[in-house]
Amino acid sequence: MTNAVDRLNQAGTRLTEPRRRLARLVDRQPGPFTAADLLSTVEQESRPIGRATVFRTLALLEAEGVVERIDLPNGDHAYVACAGGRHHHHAVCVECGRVTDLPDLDVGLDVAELSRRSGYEIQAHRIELFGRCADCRR
Amino acid sequence: MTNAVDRLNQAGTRLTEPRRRLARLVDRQPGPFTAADLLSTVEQESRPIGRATVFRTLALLEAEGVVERIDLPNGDHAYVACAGGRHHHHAVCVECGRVTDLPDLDVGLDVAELSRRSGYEIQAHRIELFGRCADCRR
DNA sequence: CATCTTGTTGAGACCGAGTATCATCCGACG
DNA sequence: CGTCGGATGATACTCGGTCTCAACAAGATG
Repeated sequence: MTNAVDRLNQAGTRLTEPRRRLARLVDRQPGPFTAADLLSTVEQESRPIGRATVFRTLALLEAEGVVERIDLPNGDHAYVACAGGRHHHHAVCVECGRVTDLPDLDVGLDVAELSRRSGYEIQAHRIELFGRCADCRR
Repeated sequence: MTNAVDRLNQAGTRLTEPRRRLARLVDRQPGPFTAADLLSTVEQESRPIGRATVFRTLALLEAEGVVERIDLPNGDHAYVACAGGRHHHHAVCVECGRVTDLPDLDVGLDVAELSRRSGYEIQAHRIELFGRCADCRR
């Protein structure tokens, strides 16, 4: 499995100790997490990592496609580790906050048609679904 | 045309002077705007409106469906006045920031199918397109 | 292995969006 | 016109995120 550390290694950046630790931490996240989550975890460790570094590394990981930022309905930002680099979307559970990847969702989205109708040259899109996940429905 | 003031009037809230002024201001916005935009406009007027009131009124307008909040790719929040109450989505120009409503976009989105595949009970969704608008392409 | 260069780190100040508090005020309604 | 509960606004505060800058270490080079 291509984990976050490996992927960082392949980027043209230095593989420093804080980055390695943060990447490993991200890999271990079961669901979505916020920058604050990482911060509080890391601050309790024997050798804390600076606030700025956490944000910087998160930005780096996002640029490398290791994590993706999603906008929760309440307005704040969370990150999810994205296994493959492939294009996909997310479903967010409004109850427990869990996020599920939906790899092959594009099916109905005809980008060419959208471009025509909107007059935009569409470069990217984001689809977010909100609802109750299987567990919370029970 | 049902303007923001009218719609506020129909809600079960008090039609106070600051709200009226803000609603009128929102109506006059040509494109998307941030809370800060409103604030700076309003602070220059002869009788300024308090910071808190601007945010409160914006939340009220959003609850009434008069404006909708969109999340820009850079992470900050903007608002757009939404003419009708109907469900629609937005295209955001990555160059000039303009936002265009796309009223009948759902076409390809089969919610029932999505529910089945994701296990989620889908309650809402959001589609945001990013690209260059017709003007910026020239 | 020693050295050098350049990217990275971390402490802390800073910034800006948004919220909480609370005394005052005023819109709606009787 | 008087009342009263919702709305206002000044201000303090929180919190996510950025900036700055001196100290540091990764990795290249000899």
